[in-house]
Amino acid sequence: MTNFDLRDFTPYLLSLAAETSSAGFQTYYKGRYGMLRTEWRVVFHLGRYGPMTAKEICDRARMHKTKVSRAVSALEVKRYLSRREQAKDRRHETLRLTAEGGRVFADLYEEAARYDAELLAQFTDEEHVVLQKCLTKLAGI
Amino acid sequence: MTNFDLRDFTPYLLSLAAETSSAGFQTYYKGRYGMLRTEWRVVFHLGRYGPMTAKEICDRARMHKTKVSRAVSALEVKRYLSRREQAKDRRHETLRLTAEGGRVFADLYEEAARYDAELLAQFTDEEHVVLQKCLTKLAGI
DNA sequence: AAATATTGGTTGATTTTGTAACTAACAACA
DNA sequence: TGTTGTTAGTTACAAAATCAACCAATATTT
Repeated sequence: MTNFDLRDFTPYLLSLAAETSSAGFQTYYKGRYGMLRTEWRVVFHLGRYGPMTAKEICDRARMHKTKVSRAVSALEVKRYLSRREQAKDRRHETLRLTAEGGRVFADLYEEAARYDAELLAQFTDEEHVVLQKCLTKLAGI
Repeated sequence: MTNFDLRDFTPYLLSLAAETSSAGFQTYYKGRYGMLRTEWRVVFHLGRYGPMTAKEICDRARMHKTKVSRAVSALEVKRYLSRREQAKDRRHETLRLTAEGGRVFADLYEEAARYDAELLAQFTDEEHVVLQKCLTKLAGI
């Protein structure tokens, strides 16, 4: 392809779109609760899918184990989650949100749904379907 | 929306898609030339659009000025670009690729076009059009 | 002209990420 | 029973991003 422009380069477009849309939502979890994106993802997983180990979060959220480890520590300090070793295999610890963590999740979950709906309001349903399909493929999930 | 899943959250999907597709292309500029993404973007701009100042790159590429400043320094050390103060306003310096920098750009530009075509090969033309339109809107460009 | 504000760009300190090495617990197998 | 391998998770150190302070050149205001 000749005259290939930077705006035609899909990874670049994706980065820009991801940064822009993430920055918009960041104001909620960072502004209200001083959380990082990694922390927000961990909270989302535990809140949405129930207690699980760090390893399961790694696999489901596609985050590196060091990121998860640090996010979990930070959330523990904030008293948003608690950890408990599993008796039959003491390498595993089950993570679960505290009551306070649950409230934080509920608040952010609602904001996330609203924020997402707002983002998608500028597209038709057909566009939304195509977008979701393409992104899912590109993300490899 | 109830039962809102993480895979439905557009900023999350975008991040994943951006990371995956960027990681794929990174092997070229990092593997062959030891460049960072910021450096690759600067090279792309100068190669594709001609000599310009750091400020112009900031605006066009949506990069923070410290990122650009550091990328430019690194590229100067690698002898991929040169800088020259403008006579009538000595705060501005015009950046341009060296001959070597031009060759690096040509190589990566070709790879970028090929890589992008490969990414998009999994979609129909209609899907591609919708994807590009949606991403452009989401990126705010 | 002097004082002030603005602009392009750099630097330094702090925060966050990435990479690799590490520990502790368990599993497999000789 | 030991030896070896694997797995969950942490830590230490290096690489990179972020943010604020900074400098020098030019514009603006008085």
